[in-house]
Amino acid sequence: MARVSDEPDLRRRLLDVAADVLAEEGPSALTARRLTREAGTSTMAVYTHFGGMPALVRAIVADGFARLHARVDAVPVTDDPVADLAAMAAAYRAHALAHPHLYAVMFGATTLGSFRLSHEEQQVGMAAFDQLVDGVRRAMDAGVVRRGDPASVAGQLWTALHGYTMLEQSGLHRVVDDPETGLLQPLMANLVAGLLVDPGGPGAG
Amino acid sequence: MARVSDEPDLRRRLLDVAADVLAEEGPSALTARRLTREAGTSTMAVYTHFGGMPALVRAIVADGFARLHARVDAVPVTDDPVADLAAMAAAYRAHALAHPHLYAVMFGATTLGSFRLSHEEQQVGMAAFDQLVDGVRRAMDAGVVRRGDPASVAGQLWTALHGYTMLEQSGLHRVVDDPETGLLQPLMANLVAGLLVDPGGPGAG
DNA sequence: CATGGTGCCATCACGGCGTTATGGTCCTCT
DNA sequence: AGAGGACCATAACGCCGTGATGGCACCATG
Repeated sequence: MARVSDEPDLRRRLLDVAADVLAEEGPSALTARRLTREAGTSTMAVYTHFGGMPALVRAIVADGFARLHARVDAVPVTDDPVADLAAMAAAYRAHALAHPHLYAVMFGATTLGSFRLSHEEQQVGMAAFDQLVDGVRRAMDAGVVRRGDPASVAGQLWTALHGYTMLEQSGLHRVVDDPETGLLQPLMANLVAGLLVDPGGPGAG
Repeated sequence: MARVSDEPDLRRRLLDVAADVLAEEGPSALTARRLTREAGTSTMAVYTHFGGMPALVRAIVADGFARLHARVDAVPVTDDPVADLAAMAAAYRAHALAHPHLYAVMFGATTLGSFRLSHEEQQVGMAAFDQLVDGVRRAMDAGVVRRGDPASVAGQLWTALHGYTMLEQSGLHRVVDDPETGLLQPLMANLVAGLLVDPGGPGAG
């Protein structure tokens, strides 16, 4: 089969096709044969450009982290640190809801089964986390959150946020989530409230 | 090939083999050929007893929920409701750490990719959640947690616990978790603290 | 301009996967 | 004893990821 065009960046096109297929049909459709057929080439392109399917998926995950970072980074900084934290959490959740399969692969394929992110790729993922750390630091500087280790507090917030996101995508949150009041907002609010009281308490790190 | 024995309960043996293989080699080793070879039969046994691989995995997941329920149910009830909640959280996390692949399949395979639990199986999973609701109710009765909807509060606790468990198994918690102080204990403590203050506040449901 | 080398991809083959159709065996119930 | 059905072994189909092989286009070098 002749090439679809003289498009030079086949690697980029494969990643775009993979992102589309993942978003529309889920991880099970992420096969070398499917992607290369869609891109008008043969399976060998996966190996010349990535080295195999796991490496291609890893590239997809790295892209996902980069976009998540950009999404959270776009949240403006105001003079209300708590509102900023809430806005960052909302942006995070919105990204996960907009790309559910991608989020599942990002935090599911990372797990024991298939592969592990390289150190550099983990750094990219954690850049988004650093944004949250900065937000917590601003809240501490403003006295809205008890002073302590911002990384620990940010880790707690992220943990709760990630847990809610995972449950929401599993569909299990419907069992425990009150659709009237919601669960995420009280969860974050109570966590922030717990971070305020009892100065020198257990939580601020 | 002759049968390994006249063992009648081949279905049970397949489930046991599947649990072993899952625990030792992860979800990617959960193949019909592998399991039936290990059990000394042919792939047809999967179809006569389960109807297919997705149904077999579903049975594994249902078993996992039942065992998780039993594990949390074994936590004794004392006169310290907060300590009971902490003990339940510890038991939950211990189960997840003892069976990491199983936990991943329980909350990962449930997701968009492959299948969905039946309503009845969801009920089994949620029985463990009801235990947590009871624990929260006792804490409310004792005045240790501000009175409100126990299910909402239990949902918040479970969400945080699940988020920590997932991150711990992904290995990403190493990036944000302080090995000296830990992350889960302050997270739960701050959440409980936030549930105490500001009567009539946002969180108690 | 000729030539050699190199990067890239098409084709094909291999083993493994889930699933299905078919046929045989044994158990049970009448 | 005979009929019926549950159960499983075998073989096949179409997928999958991956590796070997070969051809093609391009480019630097003489």
